[in-house]
Amino acid sequence: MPSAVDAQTANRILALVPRKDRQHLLARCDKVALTPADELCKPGERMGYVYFPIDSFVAMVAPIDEVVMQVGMVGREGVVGASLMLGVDNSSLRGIVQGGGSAWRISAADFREEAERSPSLRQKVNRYLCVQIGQLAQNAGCARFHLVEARLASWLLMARDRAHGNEFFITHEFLANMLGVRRVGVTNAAGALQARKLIRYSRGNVTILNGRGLESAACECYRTGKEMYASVLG
Amino acid sequence: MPSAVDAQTANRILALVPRKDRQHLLARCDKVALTPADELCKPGERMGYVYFPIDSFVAMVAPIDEVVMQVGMVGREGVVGASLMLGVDNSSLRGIVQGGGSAWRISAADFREEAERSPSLRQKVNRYLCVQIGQLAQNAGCARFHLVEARLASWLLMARDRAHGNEFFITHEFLANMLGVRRVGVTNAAGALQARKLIRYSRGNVTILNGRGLESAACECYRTGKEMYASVLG
DNA sequence: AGCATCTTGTGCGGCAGCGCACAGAGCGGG
DNA sequence: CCCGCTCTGTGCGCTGCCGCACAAGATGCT
Repeated sequence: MPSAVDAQTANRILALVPRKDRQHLLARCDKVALTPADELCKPGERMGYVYFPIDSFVAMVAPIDEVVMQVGMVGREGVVGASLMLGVDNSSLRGIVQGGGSAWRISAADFREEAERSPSLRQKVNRYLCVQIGQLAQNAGCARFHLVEARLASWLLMARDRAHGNEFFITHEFLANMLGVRRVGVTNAAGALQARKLIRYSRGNVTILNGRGLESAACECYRTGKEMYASVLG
Repeated sequence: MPSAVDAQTANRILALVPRKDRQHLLARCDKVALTPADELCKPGERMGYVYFPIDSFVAMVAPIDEVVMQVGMVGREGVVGASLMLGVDNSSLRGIVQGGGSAWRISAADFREEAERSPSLRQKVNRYLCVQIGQLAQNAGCARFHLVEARLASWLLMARDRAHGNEFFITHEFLANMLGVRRVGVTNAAGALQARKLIRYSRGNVTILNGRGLESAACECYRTGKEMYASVLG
């Protein structure tokens, strides 16, 4: 159980702004519980809130041909709704909670005011936006070129980094949607990873058994993404 | 031959900022000629300049597995180097000139100052950034799901919108790199479009014969992208 | 215990695109 | 005019994934 101080710094963006600014911001935040499948924002619709995940994580998905595909993932290293900083109220992506947990929530209007008064907050959120742009581009290539098994490994590692630990819940079906492949494709890829003792996967319960091994099974995108984040917000 | 006034407003971002701010900015700009294959920015390297294309256009590409893939296209409707606005000096994408022509160029430092003093400029560039984010996401799905022929049609239409007219120069080989497919894939797709009298394509010289027809051959991404732009910057 | 439901595993034909290789076609320079 | 270069067209076997369909295991509710 994290203490109150931990909770304040658990979100890495918030942790990077000076304590004074952070406390001013947090005073206007609610701590909310996010449960899987909650929809935080919708393409074309006004964003009412900005979210700073604490121990939850959110899939950013784009609609494409009547279905959706994941194009980004936001956990405690980021923020959902950063584009409000760009003066655009409408989201262009859909944000769906994937890993349940808590997050700081602030209304769009309050967030704007806080951003106005804290250059540091502005800077950090802007930088995060920049990272997201890079990751969107990376992801496009990943989805185009990389094999399902490698993409699955990447996804699991990214989820691990954002979730509480080495275990989380996600069905093949749902993962297939995120990766933009058939459910059977995930079943096979997961089977292969399991045969290599890298993960255990049973009825939605994933456990990462060998993180290192999984990293070498993953495509470069996992490492690249981490490095990009570190170089901009490290 | 466009007049001086036309040239000032030929870039749509600039056209959207008040005349006074625009002239202040243009006073610090150089009008430069961009020729195909010029590299305006490079991943990981400092961006020295910001470019406002007038009648040139630029491919934004991401490195992936030792090759590159196009993830965006910037012409007179946009600006290259917008991420400077986010306080990040390093580009995450590579910008390669595809359609020769001219552009307004301003140094990064000057651009920052101008952005500082013109809220309108800030707003427009920020909004454009938001559009780019949406298009990056769209593009990821496009590259993953859509057939080469439809993607080729989309690409040609986007190039037409950004270029001088219905004709431009681009070899199959180069296009294949942009789309992330084999050269032969482009050859076949182009052959199919040509057989349907939608384009003429000979040794790099493309002519769009039937724009409407080409639009119906293209994937939705073309229309979606235009609509997104219009809804944010219209 | 029994049943419905959700999740996972397997099999099969088909297809778009890949890698490779080579042949022709247009174009410019010596 | 011929040579070399760039660009385009064609053929062939392969593969990763798709769509579809069905079986089997796990879980929870009555």
